[in-house]
Amino acid sequence: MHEKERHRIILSAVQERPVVTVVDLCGLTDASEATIRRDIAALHMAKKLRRVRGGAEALSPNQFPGLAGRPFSVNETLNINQKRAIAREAVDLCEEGDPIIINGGTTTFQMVHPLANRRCQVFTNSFPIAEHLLKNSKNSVLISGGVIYREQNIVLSPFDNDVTRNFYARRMFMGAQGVAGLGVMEADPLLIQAEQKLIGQADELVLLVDSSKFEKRSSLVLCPLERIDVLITDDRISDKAAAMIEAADIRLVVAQTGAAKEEAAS
Amino acid sequence: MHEKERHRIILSAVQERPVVTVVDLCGLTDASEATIRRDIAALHMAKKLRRVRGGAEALSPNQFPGLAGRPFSVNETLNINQKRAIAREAVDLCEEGDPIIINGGTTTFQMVHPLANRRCQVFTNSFPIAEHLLKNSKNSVLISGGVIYREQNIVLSPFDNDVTRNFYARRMFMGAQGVAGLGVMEADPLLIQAEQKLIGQADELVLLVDSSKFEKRSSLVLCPLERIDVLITDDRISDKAAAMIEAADIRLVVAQTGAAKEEAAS
DNA sequence: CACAAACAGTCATAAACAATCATATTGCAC
DNA sequence: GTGCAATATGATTGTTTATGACTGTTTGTG
Repeated sequence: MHEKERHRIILSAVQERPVVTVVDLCGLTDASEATIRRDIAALHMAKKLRRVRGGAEALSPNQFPGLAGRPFSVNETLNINQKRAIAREAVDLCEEGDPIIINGGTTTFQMVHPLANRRCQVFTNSFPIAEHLLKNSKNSVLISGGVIYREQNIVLSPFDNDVTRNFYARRMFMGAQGVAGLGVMEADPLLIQAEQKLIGQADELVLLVDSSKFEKRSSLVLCPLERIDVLITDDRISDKAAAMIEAADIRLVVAQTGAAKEEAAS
Repeated sequence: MHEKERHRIILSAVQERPVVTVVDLCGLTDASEATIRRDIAALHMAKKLRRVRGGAEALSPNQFPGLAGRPFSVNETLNINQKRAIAREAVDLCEEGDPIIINGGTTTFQMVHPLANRRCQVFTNSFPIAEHLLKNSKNSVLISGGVIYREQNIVLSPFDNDVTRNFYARRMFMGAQGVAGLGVMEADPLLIQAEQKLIGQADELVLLVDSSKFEKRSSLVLCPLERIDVLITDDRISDKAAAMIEAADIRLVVAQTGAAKEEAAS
């Protein structure tokens, strides 16, 4: 990864959240802390951000007061490093120029950072994802039409005959509340509805879930496990969960966060 | 491979991605690193790109032609007071809870400010309008689906069977580049296309144009004058233009800006 | 005060670079 | 066609620069 690329990722991360730690950025960029510090110092000199102890913050904190309202940002900070590592693996699956679908959600939202340096054709039903990609990348952005639901930040049409049916992608990326033998589970009926509309519009279905989701259940089954082609999770995944995934004939991708290593060492 | 051919490849690579490495370009052109470096140096001298360590980057200062790009913000500041007064009149036409359509444009964008205190149901094909209303108002917001065009900030689907066809409003608000006997005129084909899709989805068609537009012509006729139900403009409108509007059986609303009064007083 | 996180400084390493030279390609005259 | 010059390219060299690991120091926090 090169200096300019890192700088872009750092700036994009700072824009998304008012304050980002050095460790966060290490996970995002695969660079060492020393390098991130040097980058932050350089960007600070260039007046692109403000350097603070532990990381960096945006110059004008309220520049984008945002969508990222409460329900979004609370969830967003949970397991952030895992989510970012997972999102990076997801973007690594994409070739330049690929048409892809990104379903709304806090895990999938993290894909915007690694996507900043890409030029894919991104179809999404997430307003913040579309907004971020539009402002911070050169990807071609498509959005589904319909009502914009503030709480979930999802665009959803009550009608079936919308643009969604006309977009066909190589891969669709989605998150979930839980993964169990029953299938992929989600809590919000609205998200279910949005996901249902998009499933089937891509060759490959990629599920992004941090390892904590394997212990969680939820009320609604989105689809059976067999429907999933690829599952990306972090390295805290249990052997039992991994076995379940393998049994369902799903390609399992484990993103290295470093967290597991630390645990093993301690 | 010839020099010119490599240069062409390099420039297109730089356009596509924010930063390309020397190694990337070696793979693209089958040339050695030394040659690529020489090429980059030459193109740097010719001010076609900027040379950076590791490769090259595009030298366009505005790296992301995102929202708030030049074309939007330049136009936005033109006749700003007139536009605001006109937009206020437009919003005054709306009852609480009204379903309305706002077509993208710099004049219609001004409606977001007076709309902040309302609770209408707003359907728009403008990404910035949707964004602003979502963040700064409690209106219910709907957006059309499709490709988000960065330059015009318009969301447009190439297909006919999108959400647009399912939304019927009491009023549709739109802007224009010019108003003449020939009809309502617009310059951008993309805007024409977007407007055409929405016209007919509302009981009443409201045109927002500052008075300078009566002296302007443009290349494309959007619709005949008779199609318009209400026209809102500012108090600098000439008697001749007003007569033309009245003749077309259009309800004319004149927004008071104070500018005309000042002129009369002086 | 004790502790851990964050930091700054130093150094080894690897990547990127500039400079040089040898070779290949091209254009031109005959 | 041959010979020759001009140029372009690729390989080689040593130099510069960026990076990451390591060290000790500073700075918050309980």
